[in-house]
Amino acid sequence: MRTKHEVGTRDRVVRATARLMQRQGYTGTGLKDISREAEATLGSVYHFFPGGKVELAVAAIGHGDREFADLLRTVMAREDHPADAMVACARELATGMRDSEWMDGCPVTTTALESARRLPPIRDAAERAFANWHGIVRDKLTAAGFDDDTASDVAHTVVSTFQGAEMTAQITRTTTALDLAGSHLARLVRSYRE
Amino acid sequence: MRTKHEVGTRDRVVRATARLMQRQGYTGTGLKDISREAEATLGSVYHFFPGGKVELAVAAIGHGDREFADLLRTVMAREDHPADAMVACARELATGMRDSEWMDGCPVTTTALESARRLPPIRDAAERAFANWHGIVRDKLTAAGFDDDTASDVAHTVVSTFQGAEMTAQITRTTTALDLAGSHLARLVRSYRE
DNA sequence: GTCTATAGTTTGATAGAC
DNA sequence: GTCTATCAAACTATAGAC
Repeated sequence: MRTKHEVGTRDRVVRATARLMQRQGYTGTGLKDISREAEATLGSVYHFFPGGKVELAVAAIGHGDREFADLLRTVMAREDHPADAMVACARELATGMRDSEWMDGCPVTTTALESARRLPPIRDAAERAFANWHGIVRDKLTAAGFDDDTASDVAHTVVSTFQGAEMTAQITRTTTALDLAGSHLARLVRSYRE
Repeated sequence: MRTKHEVGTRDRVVRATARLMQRQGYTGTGLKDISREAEATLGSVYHFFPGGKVELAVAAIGHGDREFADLLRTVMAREDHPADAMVACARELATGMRDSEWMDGCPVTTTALESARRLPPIRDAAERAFANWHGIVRDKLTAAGFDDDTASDVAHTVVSTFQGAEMTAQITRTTTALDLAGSHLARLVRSYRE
């Protein structure tokens, strides 16, 4: 019987795909890499994902989407003021980057950037992720008293800046870009203060 | 005789590599794609780049580095106040993205993200590009009266945010993220006003 | 659901004539 | 410097036994 906590083959495959694609991209990740990393045979991979590599990438992006959304929601719920949430969120991202020794960037963008043009399902999945994250940040800002338009606008820049800073941190192998992104986003949020 | 304005085979190959990798990434771009796009034979490609694909990618990243650096320098020189430069710069990036129908993102990041971990020369080239861009923005801010530390800090966030917003614009196929990045960075710069 | 074997392409790179 | 031909390896995907 399947319980909620059992990690089946399908889940292992999705996680392995997300982990590998966030480090090597879409084209750079082979199905044999995935089946090895997931400890599943190639037959099992195709059993769960008959659509092949594209279907796997879409599932991996969905996984990365939920992962970052969970982080965002947790931090937004924990921190009272949205400006504090910006700093805390940047710190979480910085810790993750450093702990992985600058290997684990954003699984969504690393996978989507190189394939968005030729593989529409992948681009669509990435677009859904961005919209999801944007909504979480926007809701926190409106809950803090921002008017709807300002909250939506600032949320867009928050998402863009976190993405860019994570990328910069990965390339430069320092948390500098993320630390500064957190404090500057906090400053931006505070600049709208009553 | 080689004049400054002649575009030789080597240049065509570098440009073709940059153009293709900014759309398809490092692994997604084949040497045959490059030789076809550059209208050069495979023999010519290896004649100029005996180091193969890695050497090609490093040259392509250097090309993308100079391209964005030129754009930054032009805008910084044209606009008097750095806040105006942020808006103008975002607008230039937005125009380029829209004109290419959301295909041409940043050649540096698209190439480097998926390969930085396993190919150090590529990561190093990308790191040099980030440092170069950072220096240009920082110098504009110090010239405008910012103290050295603040200028350097803000310049980091400017580069991160432009990168992230360009990526977001590419995925969402709207200039929204870039437009907002420009105006929010201008707001950030102005918040340090005397 | 899991496994092995393999088909059919494409890849990065090299050799050698011109 | 340019070109063609080709290698060995890797790739995505499928077939079919269990």
